[in-house]
Amino acid sequence: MVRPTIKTVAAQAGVSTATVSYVLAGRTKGKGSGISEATAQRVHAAATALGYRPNQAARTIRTGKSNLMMLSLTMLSDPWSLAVSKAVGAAVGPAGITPMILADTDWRTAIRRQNADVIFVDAAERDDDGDTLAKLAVANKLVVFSETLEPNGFDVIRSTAGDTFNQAMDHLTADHDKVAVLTTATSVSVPGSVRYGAYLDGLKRAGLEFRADYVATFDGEEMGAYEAAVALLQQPDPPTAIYATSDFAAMAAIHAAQRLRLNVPEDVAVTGVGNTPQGELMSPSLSTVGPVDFFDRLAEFLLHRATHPTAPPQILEFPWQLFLRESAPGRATGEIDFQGQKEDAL
Amino acid sequence: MVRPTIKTVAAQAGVSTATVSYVLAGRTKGKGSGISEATAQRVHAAATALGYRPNQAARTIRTGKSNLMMLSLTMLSDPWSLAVSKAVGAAVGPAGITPMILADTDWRTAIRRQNADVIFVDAAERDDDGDTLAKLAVANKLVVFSETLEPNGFDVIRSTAGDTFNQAMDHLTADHDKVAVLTTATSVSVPGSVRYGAYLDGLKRAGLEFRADYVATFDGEEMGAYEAAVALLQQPDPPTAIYATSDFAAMAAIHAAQRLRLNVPEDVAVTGVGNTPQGELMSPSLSTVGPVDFFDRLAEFLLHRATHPTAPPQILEFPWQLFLRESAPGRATGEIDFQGQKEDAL
DNA sequence: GTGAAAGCGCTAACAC
DNA sequence: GTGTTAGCGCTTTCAC
Repeated sequence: MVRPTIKTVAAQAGVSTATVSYVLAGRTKGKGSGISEATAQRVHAAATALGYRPNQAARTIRTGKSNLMMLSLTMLSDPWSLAVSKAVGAAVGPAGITPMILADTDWRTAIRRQNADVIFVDAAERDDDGDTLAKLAVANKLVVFSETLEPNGFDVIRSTAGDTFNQAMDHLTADHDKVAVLTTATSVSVPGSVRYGAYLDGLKRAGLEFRADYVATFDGEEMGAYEAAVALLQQPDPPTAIYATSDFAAMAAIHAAQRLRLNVPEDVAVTGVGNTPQGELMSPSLSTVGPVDFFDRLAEFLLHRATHPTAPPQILEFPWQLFLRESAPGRATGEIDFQGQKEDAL
Repeated sequence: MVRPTIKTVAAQAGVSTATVSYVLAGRTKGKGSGISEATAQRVHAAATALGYRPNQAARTIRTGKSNLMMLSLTMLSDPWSLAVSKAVGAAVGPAGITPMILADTDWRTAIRRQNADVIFVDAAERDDDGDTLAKLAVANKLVVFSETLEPNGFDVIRSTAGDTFNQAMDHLTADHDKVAVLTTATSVSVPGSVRYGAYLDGLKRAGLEFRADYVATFDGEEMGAYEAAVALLQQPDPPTAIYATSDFAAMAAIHAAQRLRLNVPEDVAVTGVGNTPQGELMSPSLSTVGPVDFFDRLAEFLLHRATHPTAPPQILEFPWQLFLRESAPGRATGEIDFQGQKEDAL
């Protein structure tokens, strides 16, 4: 059974391919091209009878639009990635655009192989990325999430964390002497990590001594963060607070604590980074720093880019806040106890 | 800056488009078409100088191959989905195929809009799916994971659970009177669910009474299973064993138990379904029923389908086993205590 | 060794 | 109102 083309349909309906194209594009009435109701009916009948489905590749080559949105998500198991996927799916589907996820892949080679109307890249901080991206941006609409890159033919989604990392650290050191960090191995080994740097600075500000045994790291693997947190909390003199550099890590830390029969936040307080929806929903809800309304606005922007490809490259900033919730509410009496609803945190 | 085409490259190198195509396809020497080393050099130089990247859509329309593999994954947050993604990514990437995930989307409309060499659909049990799929299979290579459907123009991946659900239930009822079930809302409301049915049968076999308060359900949402498990374990007369109908649910149940300061398996034993890698790695490791070596074999099959599109539709069966690990080791003395290594379980 | 040219399925001027 | 036709970027047969 050979797949029917627009030609087959045209023959079946006794019209030309152009007419079929017009009818199937729904341009029957409005625009100049007037096609009679009768022929439109016949064309539709023929199309469904034959089970015709347009060849997207042919359409793409002609129009230059693929109706495809690519989401390169580096760590798919991270709730952050899941939240992006969910928000984008809800936003762009109705517009006829199909969002597809490139998971844990080398997006550099992948987007060289596949074309899409707009490509979102969730992690690009390496030094050479700026140039690589600029080159790739010649042929693709790129939207890059980056804390350091500047727009250069591509858009940049920038989380302006400001001093919220510091706020989180100060919040923890206000009540705790024993504050540990749970972060990725690379952020420690590669200098210049803002998130890890804020930990070191926070200790200094509070006059606390740096302890190597309070630095827990993990690599990209799923169970790594959990194991690292367990080890951290099982040592002879465990910390009473954990500054995790992602919500994912923070959630792993909370699970680890509960596994060890420690109460959160009584025995150990935990803060995360990202303000993911899951953190808000979990129990205890997660104290975290992050942007407000990030995922929906990101989705909206990606849709905008898909439909307005020629608009000049832009930078979209997301100011961050500290969200104090149950996992680290703050024992100091003067402190306000936020309940995780989107009240305006300070 | 307009994107360079094969024509631009040809002009730059002073050759024809055909020569460029040959060179870039790497068919310089072997096959009949002898192209001198010198021209090949010039072509390559021109291509890189211009930053030429082939237009995949044009290539697809000509060759009929898109080098795209679509994975429709219904519940991306489920570790099962993540395991599929990971295994497939590792297997097909080297073959020049890009795996893309269609997350939580209506794949029926999505695959009508996009073409791919092979499409994997992870959930198709609804009654009408057989026909829908047969129609779609005319133009796409479909690989469907289903416990009920028969191959019909598309391949079927079938988990042959056999009586392993029963084994799991018998294992729990051997040591426990109070066995609860944690499952999706639909499996309870829609009749004919094998997994939920096995729960009811298992109770009957053990002479245990059905209790409505031991049925905990959740919908598709991420936190749902966790909350449901918490509620289940917080009631006045809590169960001492939970038969969860997915590893995802089982892991949520374990986290819930730990949250409530209950020990697993001492206070509450838990079994899952799926034999996901995460279940094996977590602590306590998860007792579960599921297939052996599922993800790698699935990935291998998908790759095979992508490269051998004309092979006749096939059914790929995965016999299941009961894997006894820490979360429900079995207190009966005669029982063997598997350590989660891939020994041959019974 | 290399090039000319046809044509994949589709869209959009433009002609009738 | 509807059809003709050029051409998107690429591969591949066949001729030189």
